[in-house]
Amino acid sequence: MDDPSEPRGGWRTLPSWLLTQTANHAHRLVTDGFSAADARGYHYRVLATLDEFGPASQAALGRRSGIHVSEMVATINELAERELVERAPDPADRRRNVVSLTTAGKRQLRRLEKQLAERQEELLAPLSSDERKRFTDLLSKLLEHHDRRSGEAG
Amino acid sequence: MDDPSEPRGGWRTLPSWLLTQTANHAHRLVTDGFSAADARGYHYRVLATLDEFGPASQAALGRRSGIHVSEMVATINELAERELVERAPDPADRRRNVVSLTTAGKRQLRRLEKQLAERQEELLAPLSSDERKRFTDLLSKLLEHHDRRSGEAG
DNA sequence: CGAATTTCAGGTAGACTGAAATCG
DNA sequence: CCGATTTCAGTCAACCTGAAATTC
Repeated sequence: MDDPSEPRGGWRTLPSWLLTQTANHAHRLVTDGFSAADARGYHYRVLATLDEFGPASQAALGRRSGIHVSEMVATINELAERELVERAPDPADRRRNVVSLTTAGKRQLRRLEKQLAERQEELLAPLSSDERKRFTDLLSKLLEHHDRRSGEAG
Repeated sequence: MDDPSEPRGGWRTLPSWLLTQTANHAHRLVTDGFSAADARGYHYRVLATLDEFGPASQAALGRRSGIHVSEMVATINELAERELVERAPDPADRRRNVVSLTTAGKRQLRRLEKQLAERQEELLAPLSSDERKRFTDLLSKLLEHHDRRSGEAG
């Protein structure tokens, strides 16, 4: 008993624990920022995707933003309610809606981007700029690896 | 327009995005491991906490494991159903239950620890051992910082 | 016909709030 | 009376499954 090969402190030092808990803090930070602007994560992702790629069907938006199609309905509803987005039937394909950014939507996107930038600062506060670079590099490496794995097998 | 100071690729390179997405993959990995053993994260955390600190009230368990008290009820119910844990009234303080590990509970804990170790490997697969150390060091630094912040202000 | 699109109904784990009842 | 404990009844964002109806 008290085998030193089973380190005390246990689960609190596991990489998966450190990662998910730190991510919880990060999520709380950006979520608070978003909700201060009457938004949530999905709103930002859709607005940013529309800004980057232009008007698109809900299915295309889902693919580009990584949001499940069935989530897009409510998300677009919420954005359209706030008049940040317009949803119009596609004359060329009557299955589709064409979703596009309004000027209010662009304004909101800028607001959210500003919020986000501040929250990144808060998140990374204890790290030097060298450490920040190493941190994001490592995360990118991991994320790419696992995105590949789940992308191809699915 | 096309201002290079607003980097294209946008939100997909934000630290908070990289962090939460990578954490999603990690969470999926360990969750799959747990569910293969008919468990979930809270089960493991309670079993490990009992193993580390010995029998305790539900409130103490909640404090030590970071699980909200109101979540402990269902968690202990589920563990007791599986006879991994015993819940007995505390004769010294009739508000309390004393929760303790059964031998089956210890066995289950070992199983979950084994699962966890495998999943850490899967999670960190693309990183060298140097990178793994740097990664966990950076995460620890961030987590400690933010745990402090939310701990004291709460 | 098969495939794509929108929509709705539902479930999950994790984290959280609030309030009641009991007891120290 | 205050505070701790257990319990129950909810909420929430994110992610996911499945199935229906419409249209290509």
